[in-house]
Amino acid sequence: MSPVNTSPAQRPASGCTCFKLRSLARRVTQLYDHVLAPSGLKVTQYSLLASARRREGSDPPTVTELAQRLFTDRTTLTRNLRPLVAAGFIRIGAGPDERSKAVIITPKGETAYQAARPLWKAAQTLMHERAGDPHLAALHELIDTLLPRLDEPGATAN
Amino acid sequence: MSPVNTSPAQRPASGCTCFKLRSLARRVTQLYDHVLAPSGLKVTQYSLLASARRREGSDPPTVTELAQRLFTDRTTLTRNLRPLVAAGFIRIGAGPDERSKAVIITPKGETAYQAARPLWKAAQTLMHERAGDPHLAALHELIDTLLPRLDEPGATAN
DNA sequence: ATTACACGCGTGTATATACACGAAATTCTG
DNA sequence: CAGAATTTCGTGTATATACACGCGTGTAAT
Repeated sequence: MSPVNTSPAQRPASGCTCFKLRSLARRVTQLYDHVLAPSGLKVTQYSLLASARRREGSDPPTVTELAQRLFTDRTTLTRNLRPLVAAGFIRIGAGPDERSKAVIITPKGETAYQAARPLWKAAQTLMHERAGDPHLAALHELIDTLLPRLDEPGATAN
Repeated sequence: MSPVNTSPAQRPASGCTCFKLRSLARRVTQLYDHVLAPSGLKVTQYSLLASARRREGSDPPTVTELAQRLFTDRTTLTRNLRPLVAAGFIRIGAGPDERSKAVIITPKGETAYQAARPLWKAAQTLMHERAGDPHLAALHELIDTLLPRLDEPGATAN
């Protein structure tokens, strides 16, 4: 029947890493989005709010800064900001520069964030239950280790 | 040596699991897409072709079957098929039913797949180099373990 | 047979994602 | 200081993703 080898880790890792990772990310995203649904926020939007909220110094982050924090393309952030700006949760203000723009969370946005926070925690808890403590911890460790290693675009091999 | 585990797993896993997972998935997707670029295929499309190619029995998969294999929403698959059908890589044929539809890879699609395959392998290798063998193996194991556990939609807790 | 339910599929709508490109501002150089 | 290079940003374009909804087909119940 299924040769589901229960051994720890020796096979040369079967299948496409990217495909598997994307599959998992989709499922997990669904889980979070479902739990967050009552708040009207998607997990992406919640993360964006949470990240914009947190100011490093005294100034709100610029678009590029925030994009780096979120590990996304700058232009992706620009689009992702749209629904939040439309909802009045985010305001685009003047940056330290004439070319830079500041991403500012509004009081309304802060309220929405606070309202969504318990739901996010519930999602985290559910994820925790589903995955189990050791696996979840291992996943976090792994991500923290791997993300920095993929920084360089790494084009046509070396 | 590899400081693989400065400590196995004790911190309560800081940060949003979903956010981190999505971040990693984005980076890895970029890596694969860059390497696959000369083939004109994105990793998503490559995976779709690869999955459509592989027939379980003697018949090509239906839309729903293929969607399940790919862990995606059925309607997502419908959209994802579009560029491939437009490119002549995939053909939508009659299914076993009047309502079902078969997803069939064309000779042209098979050629494109074969051409892209070495690039995909190069991406896998690059990923392997970047991640390191043990981490990559651990990642695969983890995904294989976690994906089935998230099957149930898992709405508002339990 | 007729009605009711279940199944398979696509579309409308909305968001997420990134690359190529170009505009505007700032800084660097000669 | 004038021109070049750099920085910061948005748009055009294309794909990926999923939920709500509706249409047509198959199947079960009366």
